[in-house]
Amino acid sequence: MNKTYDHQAVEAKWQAYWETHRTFRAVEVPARPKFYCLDMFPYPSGSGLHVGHLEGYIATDIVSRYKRMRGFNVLHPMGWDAFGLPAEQYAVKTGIHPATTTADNIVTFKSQMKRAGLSYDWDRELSTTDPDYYRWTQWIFLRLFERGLAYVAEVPVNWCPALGTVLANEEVIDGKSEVGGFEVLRKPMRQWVLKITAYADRLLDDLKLVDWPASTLEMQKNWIGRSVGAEVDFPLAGMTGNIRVFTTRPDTLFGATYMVLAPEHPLVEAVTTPDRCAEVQAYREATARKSDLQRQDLEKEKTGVFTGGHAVNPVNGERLPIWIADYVLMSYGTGAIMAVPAHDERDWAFARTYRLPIREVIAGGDVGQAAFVEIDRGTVVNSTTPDGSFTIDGLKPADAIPKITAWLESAGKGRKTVNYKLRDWLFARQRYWGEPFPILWVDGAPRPLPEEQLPLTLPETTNFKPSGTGESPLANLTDWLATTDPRTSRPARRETNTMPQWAGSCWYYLRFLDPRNDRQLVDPAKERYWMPVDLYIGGSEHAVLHLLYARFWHKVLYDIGVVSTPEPFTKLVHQGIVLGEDNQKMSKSRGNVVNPDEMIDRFGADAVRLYEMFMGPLEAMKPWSTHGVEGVTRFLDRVWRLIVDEAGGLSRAVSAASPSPDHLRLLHQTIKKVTEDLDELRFNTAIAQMMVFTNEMTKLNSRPRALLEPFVLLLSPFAPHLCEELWERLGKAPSLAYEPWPAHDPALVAAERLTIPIQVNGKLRSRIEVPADATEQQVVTLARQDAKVSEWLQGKQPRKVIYVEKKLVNFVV
RNA sequence: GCGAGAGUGGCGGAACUGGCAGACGCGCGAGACUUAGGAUCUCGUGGGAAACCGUGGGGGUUCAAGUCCCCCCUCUCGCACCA
Repeated sequence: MNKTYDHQAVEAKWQAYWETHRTFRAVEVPARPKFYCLDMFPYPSGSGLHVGHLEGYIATDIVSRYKRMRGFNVLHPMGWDAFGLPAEQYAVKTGIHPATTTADNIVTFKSQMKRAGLSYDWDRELSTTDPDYYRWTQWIFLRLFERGLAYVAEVPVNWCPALGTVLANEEVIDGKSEVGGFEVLRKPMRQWVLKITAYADRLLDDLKLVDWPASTLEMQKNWIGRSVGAEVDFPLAGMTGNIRVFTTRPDTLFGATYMVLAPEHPLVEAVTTPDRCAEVQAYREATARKSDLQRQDLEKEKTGVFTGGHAVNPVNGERLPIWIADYVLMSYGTGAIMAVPAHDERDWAFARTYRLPIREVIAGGDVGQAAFVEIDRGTVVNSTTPDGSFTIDGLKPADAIPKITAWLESAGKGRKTVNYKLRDWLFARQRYWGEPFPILWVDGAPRPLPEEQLPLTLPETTNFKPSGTGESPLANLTDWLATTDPRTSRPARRETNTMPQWAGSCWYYLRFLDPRNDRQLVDPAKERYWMPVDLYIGGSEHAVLHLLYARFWHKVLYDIGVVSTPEPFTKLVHQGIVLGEDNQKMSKSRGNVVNPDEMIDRFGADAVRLYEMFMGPLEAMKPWSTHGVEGVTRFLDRVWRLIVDEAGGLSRAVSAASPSPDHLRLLHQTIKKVTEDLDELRFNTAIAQMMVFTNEMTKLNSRPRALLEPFVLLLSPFAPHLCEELWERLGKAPSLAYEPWPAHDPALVAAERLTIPIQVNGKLRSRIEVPADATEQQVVTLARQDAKVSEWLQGKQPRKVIYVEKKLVNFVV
């Protein structure tokens, strides 16, 4: 390695410079255009930062540095999503307070980030575990509570005896806990739940307002799962009452041949006849014992039992047998369906198994072979009421749906309904290391804590073990637990649940705008200046939950006037996963984990930054290659030697001479390419262009400053330490962080001579050089005169000549 | 199964609205300078002896297809009985 460039010394020097000069501090300047560039803040784990985290952080850092040079007032903050289970589990094992573990981990993370040269405004650093921060998390919760968006419910939850806590659905994978892989059981428990479903339509509609990856938009849409259909009431036969079903296919109502209730449906007992009772009871018990995983196993045969009861089809008066089956879920729609086996795959499979009738009401398929489910094809048949007063026969299913829905509504038999897959958000954890709820229980009812009493801080303790009853460790702290209601002075018990980790990450991007404000969550003027986030980069694992929850809170804050934009994150990008050198997912067990500290020690932060961006497109999954880091290290060394000689002084090749037109053109092409690529986050191709430029400069004995100086600026967002050093050695005042970004001159980008490929019958046969302003006729004439071309033409007159301006000539013979 | 995205040299990857496929880097080969080279520099590097052939496979449109259309295969991600 070249001895003259000492990355250790240079990087330490400039990191110290930036720190003492607070180079990257952001201050509101109303007249200046702003750019809010945000990373998804990390959970500070014990294992430190890995190269995958860094990829996203480097990308936002390059953009931030670039935007500063483009004259934007850039806000680029970092903080810590520091509540969470790992620190608590560690505390249970060791007795070390989670706050201690967290503080230690934050020190590690922060020093790693500084070593990578990330240009954060550390004055705005925050942690979700800081009472001055979670005071406002609690404040937001009180607003949710006031508006009826936070309520208490007995919910069957995922109780994990081994962890002594309840897990959210997203923390349970294949029936085991995500952390630790322990068994998870269903158990009803009193829970706080947030009414995110009240915002389902807005969360769906406002996806139109954001510039996000198509896959993420798609996932959010699917997660919300809006589906428009109809609720229809089927009167019970021989008793009073209805079975209400939800269907998206009311056009197939005449094809219903049986009904199915979810096994947990409250009407099951009422409709079951005495002779079927034993069998029904057995099936219900078997279902209850099944895990969700077993119930969702699609491969298995559908099962169910007949209840003996019947319902009446409201459109034709037919008696339909009522079954129970676990393919109908209590948690969706009404927990009951009308089964139309001819036009629904699940009903078709079930009807086959139990030999139930299959009646075609949409002609166009062969319902003996498979369910015919299309709505754009086919014709409705056999769908006229017995008295002939209403029919949808002859219509396309898509046209029949609104017609029959309107008719049901007018006849009082049903109504148009919208259903969502989205469930309300289970917002309580039985843990210590989370935000306490600002809630008191007085006479069995929840009361909000007065705002002046915020923050309600976590009580100190040394015992982090779960209470064992399902309540959090807070339930053991009786001194803290028992209090009095400040309004009525009656005895009160504090809420023992804490908030889930998502809570703090739902609004942290707002606190960065005004992190030390002790009167407000955020100053409205600051909020209006900085919001929305212009670029948000983070992993696609947060494509649904974090981003949906944050959008939900943001909309609530919008409704109460705390924020001024309907959506928080304008543009979102997910960095791809960095695989190990063996093309496998990095994991300790495979031994292919790349340690960023080690890489920075060996090659320097600039080389690691540049390599991570050079690997390939930001969003793509791609393997690490240490050889690749060596390659970019060579590039940086070459850049260094353009300007610095072997002895460490300014190279004598650096000159005040005017650049040649060719070199000036290359510079302007490079400015154009790097600028455009940065605007589109195409870092890899920007770096390639700078390599081309450097390779040309290396060849020169005299290297004009007019070429080198703009180039150092172009490279500086990628390799800031090296470029700051070179900038200083070129005799410029530090720092270059706010130097104006070079602009390209379009007149200088264009070449005065062009190489035009000449094809004969579409195959490349020759190339000719022409002046850039040559006319079509001149080019074609020159092409025809070319020796190789005339050989291929053999004097024949081309049947056709294709000329593409400045691009190519093709002779068709 | 459904939805989304992707298949280009030995490898990572370039290629704007159809217009020179393989930029740039790795690796590999040759040479130079060197006591030495895992340093540096220069040159070469898709396949084939060649005509030619080459962007997952097969058709098609076009003067011209990695790019557009149809069919198929493979991989990645997400959802998974949502009525």
